[in-house]
Amino acid sequence: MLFKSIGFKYRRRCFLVVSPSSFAIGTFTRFTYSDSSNAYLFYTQQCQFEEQIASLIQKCPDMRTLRLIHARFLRSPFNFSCYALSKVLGFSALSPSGNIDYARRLFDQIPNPNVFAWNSIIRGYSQVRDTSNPREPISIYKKMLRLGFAYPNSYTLSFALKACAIAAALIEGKQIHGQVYKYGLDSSLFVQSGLLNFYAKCEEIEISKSVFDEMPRKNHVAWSAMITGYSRIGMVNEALDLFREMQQAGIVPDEITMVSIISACARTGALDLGTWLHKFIDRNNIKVDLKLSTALVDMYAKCGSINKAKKVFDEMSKRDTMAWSSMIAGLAIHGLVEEALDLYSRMNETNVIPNHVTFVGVLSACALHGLVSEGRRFWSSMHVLGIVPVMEHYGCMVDLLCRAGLIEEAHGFVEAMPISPNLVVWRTLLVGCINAKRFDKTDAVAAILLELDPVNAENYVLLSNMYASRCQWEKASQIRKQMKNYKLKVVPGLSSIEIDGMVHEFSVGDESHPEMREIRGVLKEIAERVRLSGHKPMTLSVLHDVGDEEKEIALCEHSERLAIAFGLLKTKAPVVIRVVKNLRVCGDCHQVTKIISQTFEREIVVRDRVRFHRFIDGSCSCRNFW
DNA sequence: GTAGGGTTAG
Repeated sequence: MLFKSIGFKYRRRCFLVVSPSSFAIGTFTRFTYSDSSNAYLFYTQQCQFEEQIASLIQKCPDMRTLRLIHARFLRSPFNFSCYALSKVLGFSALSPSGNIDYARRLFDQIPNPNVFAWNSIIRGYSQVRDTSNPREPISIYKKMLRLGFAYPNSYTLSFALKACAIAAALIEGKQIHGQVYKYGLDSSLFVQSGLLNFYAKCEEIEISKSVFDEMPRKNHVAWSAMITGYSRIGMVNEALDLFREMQQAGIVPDEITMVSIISACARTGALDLGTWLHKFIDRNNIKVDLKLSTALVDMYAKCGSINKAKKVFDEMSKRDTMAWSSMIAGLAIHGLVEEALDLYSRMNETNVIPNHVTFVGVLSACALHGLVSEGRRFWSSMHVLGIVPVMEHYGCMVDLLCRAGLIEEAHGFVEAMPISPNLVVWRTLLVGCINAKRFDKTDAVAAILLELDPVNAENYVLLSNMYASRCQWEKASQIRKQMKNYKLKVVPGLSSIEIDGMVHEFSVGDESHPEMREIRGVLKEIAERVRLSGHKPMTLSVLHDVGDEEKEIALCEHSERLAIAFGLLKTKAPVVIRVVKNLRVCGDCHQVTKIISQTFEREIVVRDRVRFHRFIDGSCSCRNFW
């Protein structure tokens, strides 16, 4: 047979050789892939032709080749077929080298998409992470139901639930929960775990747990999803209990379960448990993949053991963007900003492309250490790299400018944002104004905060504290009254400490701890030693309209002091006392902890909401900048 | 012919 090469060469990957009578039955097209292997497309009968299309797509390396295959297919003499087309659609919607827009155009041309096509496009849109519209897959699912040509199956519902989980679309997800019964798919393990994951992501943890409890068979996916659900909202002891229960139930955890539980340790600062889990991984030969190593780096860094984090990182044979990003962020919260920025340069040298998460780490490193010009430099290099800033980046920049006292610029920056600033950004600006004593701006920003969310407890606490710190007691109490009217609950300051694998949590005025009497004894001892050191309590940190003496008592019972006292009670030097707090450390507690580290000769590490404070012999690693 | 669970500003 004579062939005429049309000399087509697609980026050295794919030659296309077409015979002169290419569309007649019995002729063929040859594809040569990048590994020099050949594939042939024979024009025989439609069903065989479709099979061939399917196997070609299985090997397809990129969109360019896919377009080529698609073009061949369209120009073939065969009928329009949903099967082959949904293969093409599947690749462009789902493959890492696919293209969701191409998939969408293709999908829109299918007159009667079958359930596979619907599933591909729904799942494809859920995989697109940086989309401007996370609800797109949900609307496609709704359209599928509306048109009624294809019925959803268990795959459809799993994918739709995943989309609802990503978009935190509670109402739509609940509707799908109803449809699960309507279509008789409630016995599918995939649908069940999809539901449980969806409720967990929407922070409806109780519903999530009831779905979990009702599952007749629970596999390791269900356990992991439930553990992650608890961990994400800070119910870490529940997450840890579940991990123990899982083992009792004889379910073998895999690397994903380990990521879930280790990230729970990272959140709560449970170093001992995290270390134990690391050994557990080795003992049970659990595969340590890139993500698990990254979770370990993150855990060691967030639990205060930066050297172990470095060790895990150094021993990694392969590092992706997230691994580098975690290490950079870890160094930054430990005050090792030079090392963090050096590591960023090293990352660039190794040709790993930084992403938006990397820049969250780098920018927050600059903000935490007051490096304004470096921060600005990273901000512009981010744009050069084509990374579109998201809310977190704006948050970092506002924080950076505010900490440097550049309030005007920070304010201008917020007002010029192309996306509308969220509560966190406005609160960062407000805190910046308060710290810089720019009270001319605070009222306007406060008004915006209240307008944006009139029922947000955190806003009210911030405002009430702001007025109290300026001794504007009337305004402060007005805010408190408003809070009561709305029945808003204050987020209490919580500090936790891990002793013998148990996480103990303390809050102001909480008497429920069984060893409270002994803790009081230690607190008394602390107060005495602090008094002898000549420290004057900074009563401004207690912002209630009460007498100084009461303020002093309230200060002594800040949650971190209770946790530190408990640590002194239960451990002996040289064990480091490690405390994790959900809010920022107040000025007085910071000073007092320094004194404790000196007079009790103990190293104390406090992780607050944003960074670590390592207190040794009367001084702190943050150099009083926080 | 297709699945489900894994980190990120204040």
